Amino acid sequence: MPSKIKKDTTIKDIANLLKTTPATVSRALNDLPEISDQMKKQVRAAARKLDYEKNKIASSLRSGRTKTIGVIIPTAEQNFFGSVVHGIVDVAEMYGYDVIIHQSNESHLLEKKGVQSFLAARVEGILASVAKDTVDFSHFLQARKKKLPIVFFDRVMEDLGIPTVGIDDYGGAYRATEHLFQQGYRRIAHISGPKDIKIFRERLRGYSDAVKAHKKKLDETLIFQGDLSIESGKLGASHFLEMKDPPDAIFAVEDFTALGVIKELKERNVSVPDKFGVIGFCNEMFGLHITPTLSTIDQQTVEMGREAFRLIYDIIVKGKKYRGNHVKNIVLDAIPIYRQSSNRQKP
Amino acid sequence: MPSKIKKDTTIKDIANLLKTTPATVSRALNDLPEISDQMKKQVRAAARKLDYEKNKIASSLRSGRTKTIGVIIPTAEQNFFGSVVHGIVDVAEMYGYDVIIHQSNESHLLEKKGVQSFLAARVEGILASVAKDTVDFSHFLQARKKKLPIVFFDRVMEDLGIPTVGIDDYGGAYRATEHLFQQGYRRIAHISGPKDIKIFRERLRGYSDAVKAHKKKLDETLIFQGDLSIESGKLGASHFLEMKDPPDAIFAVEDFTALGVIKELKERNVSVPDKFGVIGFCNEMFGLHITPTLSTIDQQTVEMGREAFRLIYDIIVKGKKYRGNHVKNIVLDAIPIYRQSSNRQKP
DNA sequence: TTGAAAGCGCTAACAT
DNA sequence: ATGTTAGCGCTTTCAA
Repeated sequence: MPSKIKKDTTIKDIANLLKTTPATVSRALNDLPEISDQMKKQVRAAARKLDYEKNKIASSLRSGRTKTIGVIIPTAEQNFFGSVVHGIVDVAEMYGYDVIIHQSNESHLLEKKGVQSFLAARVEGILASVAKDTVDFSHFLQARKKKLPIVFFDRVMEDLGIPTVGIDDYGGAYRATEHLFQQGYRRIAHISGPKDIKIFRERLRGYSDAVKAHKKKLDETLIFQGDLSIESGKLGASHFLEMKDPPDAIFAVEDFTALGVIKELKERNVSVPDKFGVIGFCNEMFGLHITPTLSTIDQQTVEMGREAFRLIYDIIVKGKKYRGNHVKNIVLDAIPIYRQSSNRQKP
Repeated sequence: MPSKIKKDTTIKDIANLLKTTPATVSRALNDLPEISDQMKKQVRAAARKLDYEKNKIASSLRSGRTKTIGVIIPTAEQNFFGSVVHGIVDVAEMYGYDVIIHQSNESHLLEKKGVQSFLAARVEGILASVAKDTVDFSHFLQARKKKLPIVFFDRVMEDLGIPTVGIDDYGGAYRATEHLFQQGYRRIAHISGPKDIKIFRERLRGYSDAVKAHKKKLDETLIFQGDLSIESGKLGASHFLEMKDPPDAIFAVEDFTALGVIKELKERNVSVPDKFGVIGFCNEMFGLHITPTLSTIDQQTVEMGREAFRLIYDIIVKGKKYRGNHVKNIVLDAIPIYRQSSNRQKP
């Protein structure tokens, strides 16, 4: 025989126990100033005694505030996004916010569904890193139409008037290239990434400007179009080494590409960093464990998550409208990490 | 002058538009069989027209079902947990569940707070990987007292009567050790992990049994107590190499330890895998990119997440009570990945 | 097949 | 400082 279903304790139960009213109990539990300390103490004691747990659902429905945000990422399996989520959730917890996660798996449809769930759940804001080839942004625009704050991070779309948090790809690339010059390398090549994605164009631009600052002009033959893979690093390195006047260093758009470069150089017995310098971008963990260790540019992933939450919190709480001409775009420093693969200085 | 606040469309608005009642609209939107197809069509059209979005909060309050689960992990920054979360969220999405994430950052207090939030949010179940040194489980027991289903994954606590999802550490370790024997290594050592954590004891046990299956007895001097660090791998390797009768292979409890072993062997010019075999555990990504590539045991992280969700879903929906003597413990296979560091066979 | 009415548990406006 | 009352938007009896 099933036992009677034990229902959750409510503020009404507490009120009955104390011969007072639900309103007073609610105020006491929310620590409103108008309630006497004595009553608060009584209420809290009764709540503990009855094993009371606040019903956030009811509270949200009545107050119109959910203290919840939605986060949509391509996949938590990629370390980059895991780190960002770590930053977001950490700060959200401090502010008493719950975080609902959805993944797009790079699918436009799932991304749309995720935003839909957020609307239904009445989240107070959305943090999103859009799927690779999302070109239709109607789901985000629809959310914005409902006054739901949105912040993009990393995979940033401009021209939508939506605030963003990203890193200084241009500056990072500039400093990476500059660093190679300072280490005494003279002809510095670049293996680039997909041209249609902004962050890779920015890195190319940073490289180009750094080269121009040292040389009269940019040598276009020192730019190899890659696709972010290890393989494209190997291909690029091969290509460059077979030139009549080969470069003596490569700035790779991304760590995996840089890894390919190093692998290829090893196979050809070109010593790194003595004869050839290499630097990547991303600060993937493996860079610390390969031989030689890989110089790279850190993207401050955790901080990106923290900033993303802080920004949306700001928009939610202060009701600021970072739209139109007032859109706030946070740009985090790209931090150089110099390791063996580019360190030519003799002790 | 602030514009009138545009409130969300409700089923009442739809009902008014169609000259029907909220009840009918609700039934139509939820596709209940008693409503005529014609009415459903009308309602859906009106909903679209008015830009209606279901209010999950109100629905949850009334129905008592939230279609939400809570997940608590130490940190999303660690790739392992990111992968598990990926698996959880993916399946949850398929079932129409929202997932709230909290992190403990290995702090017992934050873990407790997380569970508290879950209770307030009235999640229908909790998936948890407990903080390293959580010994007080009262917060979980409290949740269970309220009939809230819980499933532990990876960091499994036994004797609490809570269902678990983990991998076969014993079997994985056994096969890793066995593999080294089959590759022709004769004296196989082990660098272990913290003894008070079950999964590491299980790996030690798997190693021990595999050795016993090949030798008359276990040589205790071939077991070195490590702490999961790269450094302990180096220390262990040094220790073993300086024995008068050194081993010719090491099964390391974890990939970072194995990495330390390989680093130390390189420094001492011991060739891997020719003179010395190494295998780790975890399938960390760097293992694929170091030289030599690292043999290891994969933990099926994504699948672990999927199974964890499926299990809790089962408990929620079917109201099964996997408690007391009926606790279900899912054990996933540990999958060997043989790479260069243990591959001695000549072509 | 649809309507009427009640109420989930809380908070907020208004009253005292 | 506390009580009264109403209602957030939905689902779910019960009735027709």
